[in-house]
Amino acid sequence: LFFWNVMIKGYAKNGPYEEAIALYYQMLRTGLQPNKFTFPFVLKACASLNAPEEGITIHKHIRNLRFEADVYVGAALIDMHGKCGNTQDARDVFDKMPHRNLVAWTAMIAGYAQNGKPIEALWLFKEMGLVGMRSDSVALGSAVLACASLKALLTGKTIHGYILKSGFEFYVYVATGLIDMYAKCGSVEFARKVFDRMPQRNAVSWNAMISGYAQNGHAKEALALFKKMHFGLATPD
RNA sequence: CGCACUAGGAUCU
Repeated sequence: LFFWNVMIKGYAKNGPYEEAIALYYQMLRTGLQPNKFTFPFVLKACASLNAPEEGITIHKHIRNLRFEADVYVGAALIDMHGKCGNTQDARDVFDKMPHRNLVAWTAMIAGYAQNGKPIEALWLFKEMGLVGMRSDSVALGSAVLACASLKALLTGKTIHGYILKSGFEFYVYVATGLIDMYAKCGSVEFARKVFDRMPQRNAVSWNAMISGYAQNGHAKEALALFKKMHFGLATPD
């Protein structure tokens, strides 16, 4: 069983994802019972493939084998349903979990944020704080994304405040999210401030800042930054 | 076997 799990994990991580799912069924055919380690990998493969039918079938297996309440399996289920666009199924799993950890909350928040439900995402983020769950950089980053799609500048600034307090401002994806959020809210100046403070930038941060300028009609700045990117270490997309 | 990257996160397209 360990061997199967490792094999499935490998394919779930690097693809081809179909192989992970095929392997899972092959394992069932040998009569082996999957365990709670098996499912997160298989579900991840479904999520990456955007295969809701597959995911729902495997969700049934999980339910039959009573693994639904496991925190790892639960978080993976929420993620899978979220990535496949089924926020309601994700929420059902979330609501049924006896013990929710940070990942479960974050996966649910990200699920809402990525499916055009930023209000639900922010509401859940707030609720998470109310129940005393401490957020990490990923949770904060997802909340920032929700603000970006809502163009909720004030809420975004509040969350930026939390980020400063918790010291996550230099995580590249958190800072990049902030740049995007400020740019989408029309505040290129704030976006630039975040950008300038970043100790490290990747192609995505550059891209976010440049398109932020472009979206707000600052073609000159966008071009200037684009040249700078060429000039520097980063490779443009 | 909690498996030393076991599960969730980023811009534009």
